[in-house]
Amino acid sequence: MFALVDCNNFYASCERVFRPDWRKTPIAVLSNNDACLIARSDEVKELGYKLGDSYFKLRKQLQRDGVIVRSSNYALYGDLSQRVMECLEDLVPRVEVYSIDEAFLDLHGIQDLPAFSQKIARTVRQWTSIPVSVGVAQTKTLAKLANHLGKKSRGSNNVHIMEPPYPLDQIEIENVWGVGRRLSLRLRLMGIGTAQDLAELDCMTARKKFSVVLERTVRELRGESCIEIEELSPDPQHLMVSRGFKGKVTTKHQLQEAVATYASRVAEKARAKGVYAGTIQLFIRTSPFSKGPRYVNNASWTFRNPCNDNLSLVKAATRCLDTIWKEGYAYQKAGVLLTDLSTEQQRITPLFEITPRKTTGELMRMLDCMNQRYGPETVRIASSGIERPWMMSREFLSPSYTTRWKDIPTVRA
DNA sequence: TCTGGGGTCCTAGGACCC
DNA sequence: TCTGGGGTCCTAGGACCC
Repeated sequence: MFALVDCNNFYASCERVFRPDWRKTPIAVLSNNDACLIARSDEVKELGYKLGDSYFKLRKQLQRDGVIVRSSNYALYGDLSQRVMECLEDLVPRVEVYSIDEAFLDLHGIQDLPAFSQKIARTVRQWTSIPVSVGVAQTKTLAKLANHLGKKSRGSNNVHIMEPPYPLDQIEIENVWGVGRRLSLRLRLMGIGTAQDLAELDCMTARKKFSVVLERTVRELRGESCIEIEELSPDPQHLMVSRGFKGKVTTKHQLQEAVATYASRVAEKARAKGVYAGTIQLFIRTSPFSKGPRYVNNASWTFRNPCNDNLSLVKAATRCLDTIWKEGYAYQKAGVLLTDLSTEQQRITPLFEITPRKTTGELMRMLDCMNQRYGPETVRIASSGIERPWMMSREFLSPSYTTRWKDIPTVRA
C-alpha cells in the first residue's frame, strides 16, 4: 500500500506557522513580482478567488474582504517543507519526497492503516504545525485520488483510505495524476470522461494511441502497481534560474547585472547539489504579452572543463549575452540554464588542461559559508549590481523566521 | 499596472552509419 | 537513369507535474 501525504494549502499554511493570530484569517500568497495568486487558505477559496488571478485587479476587493496578502517566501517554505519530510521519515522507513508539499510513503506491512494514517496526520500537525491530508491506496496513482477524495469530503479528518471497489466513476478525468489539459481533451473526445472510463480503456490502445505513460496510468487505476517509490532523488539533468523583472529592462548594463545574478544563483545551486556544468545556456526575452516589438533568443557556451564556480559561470553567461544582446527592446525576463551536468566522480577533465586553481574551490566554499550564515548574497560578484532596480518586487514578504538569524521570532514569557 | 518558476519524461524526426 | 533495411544518437518540442 502507498500513502500520499499532501500539505494543505501549503504556502498559506506556512505563513500561519509563526502567526497563530492568523489561524482563522484568510491568507493569499502571491507569485514572484507579486503578480498573481498562487496559494489560498480555505477561507480565500470560499470567498471565490481563483488560482492565477492577477493581484492588481483584485487588490481592493482583497482589502475589503480582509484577506492577508503575502509575497512568496521560498526560504521559509523550503525550510518548513524539510521539517515535514523529516517528520515523515521518522514515522516510516521509505519516503519519496515528491514535491515541496507532497510525499509518497511505502506502507507495506502496516496492520491498522486507518489508525496509522491518523497518526501521520496528527504527528505532522503537532511537530510542524502544518496540516496535511493523507490518501492511502494500492498504487501511487490511486493514492493521489484517495487524497483528492479525502480533501473533498470534509470532516473525515483529511484521511482517506481507498479500497476496492474504487469509486472511480466519481472522479473527473482531469483529476487523474498524469492526465493534463491536452490529454483530457483528447480522451473526452473519445468518450472517456471519468477515471472509471480510463481504467476500462484497453492497454494496447492506450499505448498505441497515446503513450506508455498513459498505459501505466490505466494499469495503476486498476490496482496494478507500476510506479515504485523512489527514495533517493537522482542527480538533476538541468538546473535553471530564471526570473521576470520588475518593470522592463532596456539597457545592456542592467540586463548584464541580472544575468550575473542568475548565473551566481545557479552556480550556488550546482554546488549544493554537488554537480558541475558542461554547458551553460542563457535566454533573454521581451514580454510575450506586450504589444511592442518582440525578441527572444538564447546562446550557449560549452566548458572544456566542467565547473560550478560563480566566476566561470558569470563570465560565460556574460559572453553569451554579448552574442545575443540587441538594443531597442524592453526585456522582461532572462534565465540561465546549466546542462550536461556531471558529478565529481563522472566529471571529465581534459588530459592536457591546466587543472583549475584550487583557490577557486576554496573561495566558493568560503562564499557559501558566509552567505549561509549572514543571509543570501551577503558577499557577491560586483557585476551583479548594487541597486538593481530590475529585481523582482516582494512588497509583502514575511520574515524568514527559520533561516535568518535576525528574523528569529522573539518569545516573551 | 498584470499574466510564476523549475523540473521530468517521451516521441518524432533528422543525421549518420553499415 | 536505382535506391533497401536496420540500426544509433541527438535535438527539439510537447506533454506532464508541483
